[in-house]
Amino acid sequence: MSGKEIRRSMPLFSIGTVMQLTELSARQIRYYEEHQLISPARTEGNRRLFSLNDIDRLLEIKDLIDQGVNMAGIKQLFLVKEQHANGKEQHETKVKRDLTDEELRRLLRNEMLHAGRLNRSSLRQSDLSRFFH
Amino acid sequence: MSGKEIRRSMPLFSIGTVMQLTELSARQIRYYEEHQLISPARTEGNRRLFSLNDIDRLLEIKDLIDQGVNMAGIKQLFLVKEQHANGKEQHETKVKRDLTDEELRRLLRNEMLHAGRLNRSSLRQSDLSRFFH
DNA sequence: ATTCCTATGTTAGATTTTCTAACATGAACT
DNA sequence: AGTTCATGTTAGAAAATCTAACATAGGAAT
Repeated sequence: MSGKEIRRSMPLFSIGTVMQLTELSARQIRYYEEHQLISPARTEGNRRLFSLNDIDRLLEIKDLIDQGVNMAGIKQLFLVKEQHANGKEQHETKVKRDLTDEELRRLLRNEMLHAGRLNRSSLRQSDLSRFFH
Repeated sequence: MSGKEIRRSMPLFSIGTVMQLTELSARQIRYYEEHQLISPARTEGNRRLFSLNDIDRLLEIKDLIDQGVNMAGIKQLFLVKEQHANGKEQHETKVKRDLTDEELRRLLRNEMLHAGRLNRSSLRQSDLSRFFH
C-alpha cells in the first residue's frame, strides 16, 4: 500500500508536540536534523512540521544514542537499513566505499554490538504507530 | 480497547494543521468551539491542541453544515449520537425535553433527511483514522 | 594533563503563529 | 426594514519557533 506511506510521511506535528512525544529537547531535534538524520518539512513561515516517520526515526535515534552510537554511526545504520529495505545486494561495497578505516572499524563494532538492538528499535518504531487507530 | 480511545483523544495538532486537514478556516473552527461542538485541549500558553477525535468531529460538522444543519442541530445530533453510543434507552424523552416545538420540528426533519448521511459521515469519520497506519 | 570534539544547554533577537475581541457583511428569515 | 447566523477581516498581544552564537561536561586523542 503506497497510501500508507503517504500518510506516514505527511507533515503534521509541530516541534512542541514532537518534543513531548519523544521526550527530546528542541535542541536535540534540531541537532539531529543538522546531521541529516531527519528532514522534517517546513511551513511557509519556515517552522518545522514532522511526520509520523520523522517521529519514529527520532525514537530510533534516541534508542541508539542510549546505546552509545554517535551521529555518524546512526547515519550509517539508517543508510544500511534503507538499502536493506530496497533489496539492493551490492550494499556492502557501495555503502562503505567512502569511509575511512577508522570509521569502518567503529561501524562494524556498532553493527556487532547492536545488531539485535536494531530489531528492537524497529519494534519501538511501531510504538508510535500504535498511537493511531 | 480503551487504549485506542486514549490515543484518539490525545491532543497533538495545531490549528494550522487542522485547518489544512479539514479545509476549514480558523474562524470556523473557533466558532464551532464557541458553540461547544468541539473542546480542543490547550497548551500552557493557551494555544489549541486538537486530537484525532476533534478532527473527525470537525469533518462531521463540515458535512452537516454542507447539508444545511445549523449549530443547534449539530449539537443535538452529537448529543443523540453520544447517547446512542452509551446504550441509553430513554434518550428520546431525555434529549428532547428542553427543545422548543420549532427546534423539534427542524431536528426531526434533519434526522429524516440525513439519516443515511449520518452514517456516511461515520465513514467519513474514519477517513482520517485511515491516515494513521 | 591538556587539548579537541561531540552532544547538548542556554540565551538573544527576529519571525511566525495563534489568541481574543471587535467590527463588517451577505444570506436567510420574520 | 430589521434580525440572526455563519463567516470574513483586522488589530494588538502573547506564545512558539527560528537561527546563530556562546557555554560546557565528558570522552577521546595527543
